Amino acid sequence: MPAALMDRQTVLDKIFAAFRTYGYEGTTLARLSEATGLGRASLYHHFPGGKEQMVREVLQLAQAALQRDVVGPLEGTGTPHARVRRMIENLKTLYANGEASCVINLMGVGEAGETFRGELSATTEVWLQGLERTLKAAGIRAAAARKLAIDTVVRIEGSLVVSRAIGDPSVFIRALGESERELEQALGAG
Amino acid sequence: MPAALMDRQTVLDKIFAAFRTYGYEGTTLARLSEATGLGRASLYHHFPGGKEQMVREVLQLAQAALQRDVVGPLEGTGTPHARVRRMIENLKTLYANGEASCVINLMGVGEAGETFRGELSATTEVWLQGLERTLKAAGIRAAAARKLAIDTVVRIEGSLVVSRAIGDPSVFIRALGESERELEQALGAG
DNA sequence: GTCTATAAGCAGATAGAC
DNA sequence: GTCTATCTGCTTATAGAC
Repeated sequence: MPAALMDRQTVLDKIFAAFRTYGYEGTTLARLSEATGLGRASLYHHFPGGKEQMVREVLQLAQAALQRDVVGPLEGTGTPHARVRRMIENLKTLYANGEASCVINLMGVGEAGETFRGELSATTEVWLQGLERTLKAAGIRAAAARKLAIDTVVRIEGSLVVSRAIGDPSVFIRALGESERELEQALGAG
Repeated sequence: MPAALMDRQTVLDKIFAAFRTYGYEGTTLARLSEATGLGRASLYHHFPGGKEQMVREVLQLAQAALQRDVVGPLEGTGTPHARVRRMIENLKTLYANGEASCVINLMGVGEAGETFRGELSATTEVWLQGLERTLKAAGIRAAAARKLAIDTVVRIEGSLVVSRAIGDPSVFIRALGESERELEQALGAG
């Protein structure tokens, strides 16, 4: 039953890509229409709340992806080496080897940042607290776990910004390598 | 001679603040007019190239500020402790204790990022190579100096993103503390 | 050097046909 | 569920008076 030419999830993925490439103000309905292949009016049929609703759903998607693809592998089974490895590989994919930006960064800019304050904070905390939880479960003390979680996210966000600024995604790749070593060691020693 | 109600430098400072708060697309001429107190037409008198010219001048300003307030203190006289201390204090001021964003991050978003690719890369390299130069002058090997320079900028950019995302500027302040220790130790041992 | 007025186009959003 | 057509307001940018 090809009732819908495109699954809602597929449409939302394309919308996600647009917002994290062009930012909130830079993502016009014309661009969203081109990206999804849907007319502007059709977009309003699926998202009556317009861009604002789209971003809220995008941030929900980001939250789910962080839990599933980043925190999940770390909480899974296997040696610390294998679990950290899976997380790092998924981060590489999520951020297109350092060529993509993070929606947490882009949606935090300007008035959008105020509009989506709660969602942005919640999405980031899923990531931070997910890392923190796993580290504590491995025997690391609370303060050290929170610090390592923040350091990890800070390094990823920062390396994406610097990669983009100097046009060199290897900054992101190297940063992932450092977080990999750091987390593996922490989990191994925990 | 109060020929100009406001010095060009003062006007540009307010334009700078607007762009790094709202991003390129979010900074409308209406906002720039409000921020500077100049009518839209007056802005075009001073910047015939419009927003694009303004951003180019803003990035020049950022480049000068990074050299003067960040790299400069490190290259100055005094103990490693004192020089690093001055740099860190200036970074705190430049980023309003973690409440402000970095223009290198915001101007890299979307189409603006392509328009200003060269200027963004040049501005970031002033920072990176300035740190690198000082570290090498202190006896640190080239590869380690470049790595530490990148780590420093990555940590600052990342901590600003995370601070904004969770609404907690202390992430930025703590990150500065870590860079302070790291750089002081590197310069002391160099 | 600043202003008012205005142009031309694009933004987000809606109505209603099919 | 998608479309065409349309509306209103805001966008960048310019012309020309003072």
